[in-house]
Amino acid sequence: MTRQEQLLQLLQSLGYRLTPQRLLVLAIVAGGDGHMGVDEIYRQARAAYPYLDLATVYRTLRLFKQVGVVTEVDIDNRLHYELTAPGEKHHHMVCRACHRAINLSPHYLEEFRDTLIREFAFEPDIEHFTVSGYCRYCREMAAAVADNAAAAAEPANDA
Amino acid sequence: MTRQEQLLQLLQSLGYRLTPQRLLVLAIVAGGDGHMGVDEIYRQARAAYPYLDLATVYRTLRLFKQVGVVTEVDIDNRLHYELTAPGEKHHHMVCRACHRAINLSPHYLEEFRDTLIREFAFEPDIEHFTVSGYCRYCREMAAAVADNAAAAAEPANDA
DNA sequence: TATGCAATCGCAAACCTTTGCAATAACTGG
DNA sequence: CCAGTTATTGCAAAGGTTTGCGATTGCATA
Repeated sequence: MTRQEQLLQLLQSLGYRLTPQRLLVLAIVAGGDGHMGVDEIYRQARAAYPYLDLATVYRTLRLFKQVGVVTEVDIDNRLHYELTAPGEKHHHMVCRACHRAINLSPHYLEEFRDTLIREFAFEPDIEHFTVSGYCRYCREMAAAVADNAAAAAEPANDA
Repeated sequence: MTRQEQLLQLLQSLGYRLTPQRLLVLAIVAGGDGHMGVDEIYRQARAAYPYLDLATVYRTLRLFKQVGVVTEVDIDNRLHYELTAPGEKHHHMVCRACHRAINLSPHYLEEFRDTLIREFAFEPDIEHFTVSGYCRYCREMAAAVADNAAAAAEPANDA
């Protein structure tokens, strides 16, 4: 049984219906490499099934996310989705400059999570999580542009 | 000199113009208690100055945020703003159930931040930061409801 | 296989937010 | 105090995303 079939069974076992639209969207997200924008998913889906509506794509992806089939990533104010790899969950660091998304192991958030629960009885909902910031490469580029004017910048020594 | 006047001078010193619209929006945010939704800010502003446009409110708030005058909080997919207290910066925990926002000291994020920089050379941009989750009270309420089995089933929300 | 109900769909309109553009107004320097 | 420069405004339209609703469809039952 393929992974897609597994996921479809999961949906069905939760009482959701298996519609052609859902099969299609799942196949496309599964076939894509990494995060796909909604527009790209929609375009590919429409090529195969022209009657499909954008709203259905959004609803389907929201359902998939809720069930844990896909992971939602907000990149530059646009939603992107990728298939959730079982047992390989990860968070994302998204660069504000180049918009690249870098994976981040859940390990790095567990401590933070535990602290919030312990100290505030607040249970953070971080099945998935995105941090914005500036990645290594964009920072290096910016630093090169700024040149050594201010000095004091400690040069990174690892590759 | 009042705090508002200080902030206006800050804007001016950065080369921004002091327009009646900006004064008005600042006064309203400063006068509000805690986070205010854009719609509420707009409504109050309009009462005083009916020609004001919503786009101007958005632009003004974005500017204020960029300059550090206000803090932006995303509550249930709507933007909210509060005056940034100098030297009292804090993050927010927003409850998915009751939508209350609880303050969180920056201290709790510093370690996380340091780790990302050290291990990934990724500089997280967390001047302000929001975690979603479930607050103490909503968790207790949910627990109480669960205890009473499904006796008094009162659906609060759904997808 | 036929039937019925609820989940899901497509469509259109709404939602909140951002943007392009010409007109206006705040600041500068004379 | 006036005119020039440029930031900022109001307006309208677009952006991506969500929602209401009647029509359709999947699925369970018989």
